[in-house]
Amino acid sequence: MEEIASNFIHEIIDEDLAAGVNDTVHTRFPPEPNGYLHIGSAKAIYINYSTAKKYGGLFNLRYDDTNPTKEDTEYVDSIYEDLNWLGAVPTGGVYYGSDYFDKTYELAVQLIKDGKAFVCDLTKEQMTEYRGTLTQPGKESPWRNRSVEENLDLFERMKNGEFPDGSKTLRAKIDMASPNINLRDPAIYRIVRAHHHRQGDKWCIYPMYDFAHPIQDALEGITYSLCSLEFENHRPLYDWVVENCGFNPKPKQREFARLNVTYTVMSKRYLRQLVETSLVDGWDDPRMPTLCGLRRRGYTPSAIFDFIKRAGIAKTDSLVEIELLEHCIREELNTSAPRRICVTEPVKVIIDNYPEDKVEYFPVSNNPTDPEAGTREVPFTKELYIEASDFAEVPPPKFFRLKPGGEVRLMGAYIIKYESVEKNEDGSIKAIHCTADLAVGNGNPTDRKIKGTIHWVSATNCVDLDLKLYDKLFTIPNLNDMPEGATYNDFLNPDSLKTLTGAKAELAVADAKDGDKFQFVRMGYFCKDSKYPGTFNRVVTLKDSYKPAK
RNA sequence: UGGGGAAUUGUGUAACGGCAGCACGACAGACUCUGACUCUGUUUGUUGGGGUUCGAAUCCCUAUUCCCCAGCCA
Repeated sequence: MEEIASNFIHEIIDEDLAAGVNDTVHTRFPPEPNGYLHIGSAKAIYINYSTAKKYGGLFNLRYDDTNPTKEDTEYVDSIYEDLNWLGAVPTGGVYYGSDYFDKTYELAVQLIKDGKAFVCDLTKEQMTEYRGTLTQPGKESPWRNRSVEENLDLFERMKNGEFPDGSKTLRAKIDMASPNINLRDPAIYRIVRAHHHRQGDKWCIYPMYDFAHPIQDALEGITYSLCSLEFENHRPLYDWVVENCGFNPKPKQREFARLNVTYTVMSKRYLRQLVETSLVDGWDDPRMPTLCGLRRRGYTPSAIFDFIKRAGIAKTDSLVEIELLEHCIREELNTSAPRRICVTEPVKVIIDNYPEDKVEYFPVSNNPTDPEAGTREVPFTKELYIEASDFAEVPPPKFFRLKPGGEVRLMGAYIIKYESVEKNEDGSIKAIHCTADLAVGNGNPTDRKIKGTIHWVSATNCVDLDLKLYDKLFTIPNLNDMPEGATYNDFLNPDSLKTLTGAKAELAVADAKDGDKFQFVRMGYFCKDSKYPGTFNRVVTLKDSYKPAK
C-alpha cells in the first residue's frame, strides 16, 4: 500500500484543507461484526486506511455493534485477524460502538430536552403507514407532541425495561414531509431484549445506525467518514445528528461506489447463506471472496490492495472483472514465489538408453525472473512422468512438444527423442519410449535448435499429490442479475471444486511448510488439503496459453 | 411516480474548455530451457438530440438509461 493513488475523495479533502475546513484527516473502518470480511471490505479498508496515511492522520477500527441480534464474537475475532493480515494497522485505536452506549443515551436525553426527539407508541405497521411513500409525504405521529417531561419519563422507562420489545421507539423530530424518507422522523432507539456480545444484558434499548454512527465518529474525532454510496441518502440525517448533538468539529461523511466483481457474491447475507447451507466448506473456503478464503487460495495483501487500486475509486456503479484480480496475484507471485515442478496429469516416459538404477541431479532455477533465487538439484532417472498434454500422437500444427519423430527439452535436463509408444489393452498410453541425447546433456546442441521444453518429474523420486482445484463458484458474471426466486443451485459451477488425484511433484516440495509460496511451473494449481503433509496455499494458477491452431 | 446519485472502448479508470490516455482482457508478432513471463503492435469509446465556443467528454438545455431510499438492519 506504499504509493497511494489520488482519487476524488482526496480532491475533496485537498479543498477542505486549503479552505481551512479541516487541519487533520482521521478516518475509520466500521464493520458490523455480523460476518467475515471480504474483498469488498478490503476496498473500504483501503480507502479509509490509505487516506489517513496519505495525509499523515490516524485510522481507527471500530466495531459497529449496535444490533445485538446479528452480531457475534466469532466475527469480532475474524475481523481483527483479517485486518491484521492485511496490514491495515488501526493507528488511531480499536473501538466498539457499543462502548459509547452511555454517551449515546445521554445525547438522546438531551435531544428530548431540546424538544427534538419523542417517544412514539406506533406499531411497526403503523409507522410504515405513517411514513408515507416515495411520492406521498408522511403524516405526523399522534405521539409527536408529548411533553418533554413525558418523553423523558417514557424514555427512561424504556431503558429500565418497563415496556415490551417493539412497543415503543424514540424518534427524531425532523420532517414528515421531507422528500428524503430518512428524514421523516426516523427511529433512533428501539427496544430489543437480546444478549449483546460485549455489553451482555445491560441494555434493552439500542440506538439505530443513523443515530449511533455520527455520534461514534464525532466522539472519536473522525474528520472523514468514508462509506459506500447507499449511505448518500443518509447524509442529511448524519449531519442533522452531528449538528443537533452539538458536535464541533463536525465529522464529514463522503461516499464512494462499493466493489462488485464478476462471478462473485459480495453481500454478507448471501455469503452467510452459502456457509449455512454447506454449499461451501466455511467462510474460508477458497472459492469464497472472503479475505480468509482468498488467503487460503494464495492471495497476498499486496495483491489484493493492488487490485483495489487498479479497480479505482469512483462514484460509478461498476462490475470489475475477476481477471484483474487474478492478474494481480499472478504478477506478484511470478517474481516472488519459488517454482516447483508438479505434473498434474502424469504419463510415463521411459528413457531407453539410460541406465536402470542411475540417479543424476540437474540444477533447476528456483525462479527464472530472479537469479538470486538460485537453483535446486532435481533428480533424473530412467523413468519419468510428463504432462499428458505435453505429448500428442497426432499433433496439431505448430505443436512444439513431444510428438512422434520429434525432440523436446526436458526442462533443465536432457533433450529426448521419441522412439515409440506402449499401449494398454484399452488403448491408453502405458509409456512413451524415448532416448536421451546423453552427449549434449543439459547443454545446447550446436547442430540443431530445440523448440519445445516441457516439465517432468522422476517417477522413482517424486511425491504423490491430490490436487484440489478451485474455480469460480458461479456461472453467471453478475449475481445481482439472479432472477427472483432463483437459487444458487441454478447457477452453481459444477467445476468449482475438482480433485485431481495422482499428480506427481518433485521431491523439493517435501520441504514445504504451511505458508510457503510456490508457483508450479506450468499449470500452477494450488492445493490445501493434499494428502501430502504441507500446505500449498501460495500457488497461483498460470494460464496454459497453448491453443491448437484453428 | 418524489428525492438522491451516476453515465468515457469488452471491463475498469483518467483527462476539470485545448492531441481522448492508462490498466486488464482480446487479437497479431518477437523472444524464451515451457507456448508462462517479458517485449512490440492492433482493433473498438465520450448515452442520444440540440446549443454556447476558434475549440466541448468537460459549460448550457433537453431526452434516455442505470443505481440507491418507503427496516424498530447496517
